[in-house]
Amino acid sequence: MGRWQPGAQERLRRAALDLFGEQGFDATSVAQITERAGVTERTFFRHFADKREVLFAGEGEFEQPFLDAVADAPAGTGHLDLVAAALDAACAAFEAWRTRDEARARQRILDAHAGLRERELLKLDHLACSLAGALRERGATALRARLAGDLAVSVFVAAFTRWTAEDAAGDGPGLRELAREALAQVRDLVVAPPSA
Amino acid sequence: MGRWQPGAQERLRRAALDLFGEQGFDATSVAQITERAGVTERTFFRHFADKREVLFAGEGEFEQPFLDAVADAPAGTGHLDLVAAALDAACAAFEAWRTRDEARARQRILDAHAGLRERELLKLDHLACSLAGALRERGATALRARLAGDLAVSVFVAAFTRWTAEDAAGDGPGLRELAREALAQVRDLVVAPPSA
DNA sequence: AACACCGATGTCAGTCACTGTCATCGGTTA
DNA sequence: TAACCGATGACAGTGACTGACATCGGTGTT
Repeated sequence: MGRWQPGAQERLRRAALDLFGEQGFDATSVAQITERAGVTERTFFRHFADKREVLFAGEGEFEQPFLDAVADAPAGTGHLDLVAAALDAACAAFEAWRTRDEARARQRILDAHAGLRERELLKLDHLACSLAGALRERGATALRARLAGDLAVSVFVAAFTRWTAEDAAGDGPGLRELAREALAQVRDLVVAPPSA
Repeated sequence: MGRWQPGAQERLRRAALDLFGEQGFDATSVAQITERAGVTERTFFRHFADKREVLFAGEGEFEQPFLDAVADAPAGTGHLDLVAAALDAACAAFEAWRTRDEARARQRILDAHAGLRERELLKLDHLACSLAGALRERGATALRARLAGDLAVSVFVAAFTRWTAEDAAGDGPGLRELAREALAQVRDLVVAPPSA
């Protein structure tokens, strides 16, 4: 064992999550978080680039299921089907990672603060860009890849929003089902005849 | 005439834009901006909520063309056609507001700084939400409206990106043409058969 | 065993974005 | 003439974030 208790980063993450939930993001200072975690402020900023980032720790790994699904799909798969495959994989990975209640608690914090929503949008944009890159590898033009990446993220967010909705009963449809529904809605939106 | 030179806000905006372009966003302090504009720091924060916001002054008005186009379309127009109409109107409004060179200069600043891209994404998300609201007024379900709003913004951004691309010659296609092209790409992406 | 090195942390001083509060003063209205 | 208002100045304060250097247990080398 080292000079200090190990797992400082995870301790900081938990302390921050709890305090943000209790008092709100603005009313919680980094000093409070580090005090609860038993480290100094400087250590906080060594683990997280800024105060918001602590809420996105470990999320970077969600890019991989997206990208792998695109890369591993059989040759000749259409671009929209690649998007569908990526969504399926990502939804499965997410549900295995965090429970719906955990996701809900975190989302409540994010939704209460514009600065945090901002950061979330940046992460999602990064995801869309990566996905676009993977689609370019599969032959999509830059324009088409970017649009498809945005579409995938938009569908994922729509599904996620419904999945974590406050009034959702405990046993509603899974994230994957919601994503498929949302993707079907996009198909419907784009190909439906002008009449309602 | 008042006690001070009028137009403090516009003076601040210009000073900020110039300094950001010359030295970069991070290397420019609010004190520098206010010094050049001939006001105190406190006045800057009375006109703009934070340092980033000065780059988005007056942009809120671009929501209106979007929303009006949706509201004013003939009854029975399909949701995707409402999106197309909104895009047409917004592109026309934008081209009338700022020149391509102005947009390019501003975009160079935004692209160079993650924090600014973040803010831009928040603005775009707000636009997508407003558009979704307008589409709900036209009978779209919450899910469909949100997806359509995202789609519109995605298409607009894709078109805008090409419009302001560095290597674009002075007389390429207009913003509206690019938006139509991008929307056609979405149609193609969604309805195309699986084969490439 | 002595030594050098490394990596995570502590310590401390400093900058800067942002805020609350009160004073100022020209213009407007009663 | 007086009361009021709106935009600004003045000023002190908080808190996020950074840079530089010290500390010390663990690890590998000789």
